[in-house]
Amino acid sequence: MGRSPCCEKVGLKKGPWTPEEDQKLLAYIEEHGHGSWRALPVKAGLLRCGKSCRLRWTNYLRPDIKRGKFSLQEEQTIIQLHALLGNRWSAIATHLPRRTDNEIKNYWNTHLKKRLAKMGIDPVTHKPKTDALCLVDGQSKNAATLSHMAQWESARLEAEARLVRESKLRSASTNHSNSNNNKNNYSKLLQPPLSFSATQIQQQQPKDCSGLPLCLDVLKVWQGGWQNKIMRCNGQDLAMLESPTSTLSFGGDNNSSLPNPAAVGFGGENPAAGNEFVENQMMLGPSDEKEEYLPSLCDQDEGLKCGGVYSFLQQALRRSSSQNFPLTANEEEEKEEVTRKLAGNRLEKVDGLFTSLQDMVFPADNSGDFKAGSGFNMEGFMSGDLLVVLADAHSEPENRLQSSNDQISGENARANTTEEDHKSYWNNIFNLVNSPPAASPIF
DNA sequence: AACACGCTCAACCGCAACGTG
DNA sequence: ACACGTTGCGGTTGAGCGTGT
Repeated sequence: MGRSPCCEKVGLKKGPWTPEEDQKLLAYIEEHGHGSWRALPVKAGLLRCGKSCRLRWTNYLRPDIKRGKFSLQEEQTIIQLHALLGNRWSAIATHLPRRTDNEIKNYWNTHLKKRLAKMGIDPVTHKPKTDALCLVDGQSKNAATLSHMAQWESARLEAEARLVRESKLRSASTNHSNSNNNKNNYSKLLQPPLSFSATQIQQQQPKDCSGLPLCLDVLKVWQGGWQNKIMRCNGQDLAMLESPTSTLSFGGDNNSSLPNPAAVGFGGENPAAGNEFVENQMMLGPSDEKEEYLPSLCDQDEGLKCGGVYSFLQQALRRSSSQNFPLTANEEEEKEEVTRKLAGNRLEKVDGLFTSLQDMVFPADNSGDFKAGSGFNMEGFMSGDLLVVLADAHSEPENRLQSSNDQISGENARANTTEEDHKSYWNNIFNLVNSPPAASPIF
């Protein structure tokens, strides 16, 4: 394969560009477009190779480039996307409008990577280093916790990214499909994160997928707990890594007859959905669709994917079972509230899946009497969210939406805060992964 | 003032993917 | 299917600059 000659081979100039060269390149492209980069230098009167011209244009001269300090939001975006995508700078750059991949790469290498390393987090794996700061501080437990958190966070980001990507892909197709197709599409969204093997998934495959909304909400609960713990491990230094609680619940789209998760939070095809988080903390769509499509989740091998979500959750729960974080006074109050509710009659009505979840939460004592500190440590939960789970688990499908809305507007102030976090986080994720790539060069 | 060192980031290099005939 | 040219991408380099001694 022929390689285009390097600059030195044909006597072309290398190194920093002069203002005159910039002006020539700019003027030419503004008038003619870049066309063939290889041919451009001669036409523009530049003693540069086409590659050099292209780089100068894309990384510096393009009028839509934003220069200067990265905002905190941009930093968070880069870190999150790097956790998702690794060193795929161009992919990351498509979600940071007006920033070039080169600039992001440089910023990562010179700032963010070092900052993460200082915090004891491996910038490659995004996992805490076991011998890093936390250990130095004598907080080995927190270091281990961070490691688990990072594993979860990594897997979660991966799963979320896929969900969003696939939702986006299906969003277009579902606009032209019937509801049966949408059921299948929806089921396909429920693939487990790549981090979990098929064997793992099969081992945990639930018999009854009717509790899937519960699974998804518990994921949200779990994430909520973790985020707080991340914050606590290393104080303010870790704040930049915080992402508000994730929820894999899907809201129905009021403007669609389909229980289509792809409609959640996406701009583009559905202006009504825009970038707003759908309030309903339920995956169910309009009530006449619920019963029809939920069973399809268990059809054929789609149940496996349902099980993947379940396995994902279970692993996370188990991983954290040994963690022990101090609770805030507010959390202590909530914990007591949850304890009281869990110990009550409500557990009697749970379906098979929730029973399984109960086994995870109370592995040692399955009597139904909750004992704080037995087995799974409830301190990882934000109990306000757990209440949502319980409410949804015990509600009839047509009532679940209401129960969630009640929760959102209910007496628990922190639950409201959490919901706000959910909105913000999902808006961010949807915006990030789903937004059209940053404006391309104008030519 | 002079030097060493570290940091930043524009620019380069080389590979891979893509497009075309 | 293949060869070849073009473009995109990610890793790396090194000039310029700031800071510390």
